[in-house]
Amino acid sequence: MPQARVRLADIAKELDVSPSLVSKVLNRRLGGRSGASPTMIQAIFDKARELDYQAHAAASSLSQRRTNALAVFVHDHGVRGSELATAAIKAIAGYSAQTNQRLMLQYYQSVEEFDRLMHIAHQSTVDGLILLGLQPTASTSLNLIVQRGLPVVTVLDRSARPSFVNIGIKQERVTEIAAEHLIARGCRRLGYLGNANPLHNERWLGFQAGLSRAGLEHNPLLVSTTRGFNAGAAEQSLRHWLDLELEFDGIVAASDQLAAGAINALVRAGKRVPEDVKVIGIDNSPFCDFYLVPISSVSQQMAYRAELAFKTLMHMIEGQPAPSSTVEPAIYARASSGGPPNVLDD
Amino acid sequence: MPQARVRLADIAKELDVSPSLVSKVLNRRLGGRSGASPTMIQAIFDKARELDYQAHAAASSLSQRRTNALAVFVHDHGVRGSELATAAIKAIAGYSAQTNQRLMLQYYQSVEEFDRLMHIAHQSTVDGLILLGLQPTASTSLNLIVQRGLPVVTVLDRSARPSFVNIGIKQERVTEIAAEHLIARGCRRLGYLGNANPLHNERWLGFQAGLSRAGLEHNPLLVSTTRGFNAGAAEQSLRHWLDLELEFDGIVAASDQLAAGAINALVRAGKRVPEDVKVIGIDNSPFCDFYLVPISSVSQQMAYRAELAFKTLMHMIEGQPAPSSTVEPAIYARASSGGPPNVLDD
DNA sequence: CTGTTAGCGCGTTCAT
DNA sequence: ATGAACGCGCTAACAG
Repeated sequence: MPQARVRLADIAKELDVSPSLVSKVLNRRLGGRSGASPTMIQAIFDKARELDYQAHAAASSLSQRRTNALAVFVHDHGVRGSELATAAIKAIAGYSAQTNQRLMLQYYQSVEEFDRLMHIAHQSTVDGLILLGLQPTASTSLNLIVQRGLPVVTVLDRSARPSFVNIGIKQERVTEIAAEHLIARGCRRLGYLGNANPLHNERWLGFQAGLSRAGLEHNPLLVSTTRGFNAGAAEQSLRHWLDLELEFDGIVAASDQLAAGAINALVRAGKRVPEDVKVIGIDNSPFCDFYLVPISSVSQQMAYRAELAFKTLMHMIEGQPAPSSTVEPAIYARASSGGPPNVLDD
Repeated sequence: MPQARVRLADIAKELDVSPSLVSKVLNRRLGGRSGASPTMIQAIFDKARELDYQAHAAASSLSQRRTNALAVFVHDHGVRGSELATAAIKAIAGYSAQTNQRLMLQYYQSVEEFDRLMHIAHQSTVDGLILLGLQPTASTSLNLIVQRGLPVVTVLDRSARPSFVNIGIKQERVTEIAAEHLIARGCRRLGYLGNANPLHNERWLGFQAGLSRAGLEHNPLLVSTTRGFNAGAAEQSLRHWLDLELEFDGIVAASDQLAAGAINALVRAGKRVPEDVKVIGIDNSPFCDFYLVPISSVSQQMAYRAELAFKTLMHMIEGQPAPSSTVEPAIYARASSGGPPNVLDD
């Protein structure tokens, strides 16, 4: 049989005090002119625990003018297998538990879906919004929401609008770091596997920057012309390079799947990874750990950025100042570039 | 500047009717002795849209005695890369949006964490609970929750207790289907890669069942003795089999990662997959699509089961009968077992 | 067909 | 140090 819910009033009655006192004690609102005797405080806490009291979320929300719920909208468009969003969501879920916030988790794919979600993200429903995406989703409805006064933190490469609070990352840095890593491991002739979408440009620039920093130049023939981020595209490019008998000793791939495709083609052609060619990907996907040759990868730090986004949002909700920030990508070195740092690096 | 929230009363005042009428119309509670003129109904809907009215979730909850929130507790212990939980969560998130339910998403790893979460899953906080896991988590705190009257649906292999509503799957069937698939594709000497945890037993029995159905027997030497579900363990076993020059033409692996490890070892040894040896894994992980040889796999149907769990839970919450069910695993045939059905099968 | 009344359970005054 | 009274915004029950 469904047991009756334990209300604040129940524990007040048991202790023969008023509900408001219990409320104050349980919510630690005893500053100023309010107070309670230490014995009373103890008794209240004990009784609450004994009865397994749990505040009725809706009632608290109603009187506190806080919904204690956050919207989390996720752009579900990462490369399959990268699971970028999963790590981020786990991080957010963890913190939301600690701070007793409920989540409105939604995935969207198109701008239309996004706009529909935005329409839902009302202050009567949530206290704030975390927007996880890959591209700077510059939707007008997002702008409306922000203007309406709802605290919003985005986790995009860079702010969709200057005034938006964002936890960003520089895509140029991602490939720059990747190139520098391979160069540090002795590579001199680097190939690049990317594609032609907007992300590509920044990453491509970063790759070039990494090379020129080391006084190297890229070979225009060692740049994939294929489209798409999937392994097949990379295999095709690699076969092409091998057919032309181009010389290269390292590959920066714009995704782990491309890196995997490159490794597939190299292994099939009898090349050794990392001895003959070193490979590095992007996203630090789960499968990097156990691929044929474990794949070195640059992480976009989604989990950390999500964590930061959560904390930033909570600050905003509490009216504290909360700046945007930019996170540095991190290298996870595995066998495909010669193994973890302790094996090869200084 | 934060705009004032639009309340029910605002739209009532504008239309010069009572709030309760607006409430009834907007919530489509017009059956029985309640009613409203078609013009009024239209006017109310129009005005609501015009003012961008959104019900205050907490207030509705409070008076309706429904929190409109669901707890989703996820056992985060799948094999890395399989992302079993992700698919399930996406499915649940989708439905929760449609039905306007908020989520309390939590991941747990240990029984202690689980018990702590259970303590949170109060009817004052959520209307019901979906529990996603792999092992039949028979926790006493779960039992308490169920007895307390909170609707709970589990997504476990099988019910933790007979009375619990569960969306299950037979692990025996998973490997049985896998074995049958390889046999149908011409394999006669099957090896098995698994390990020694509780899951193993059922899967091992299923594998044997699949063989004996076809009149085949297993070679005791072609059974991995390694521990763990990671690729390295599989590579080790394979090397052992190859060293002993055992004859085999198919491998059922108890996870995709084991299948990947097997493929790694086979390729390194110069064997062709699927021509010389066919391989099938379990979980239909994202990386199966683009592995060196794309990996055939048996899906545990987590997304579908989550969907079913959601619908079942909603039924329970609404007081309708909701039975447990068992879902049949599904084969995703890829190159490692000879390609998709249209290529090889009848 | 429409309106009035009375809470839902809590937190927050302000009074004692 | 404690309590009474009020209201958050909505919906349910009943009255007209």
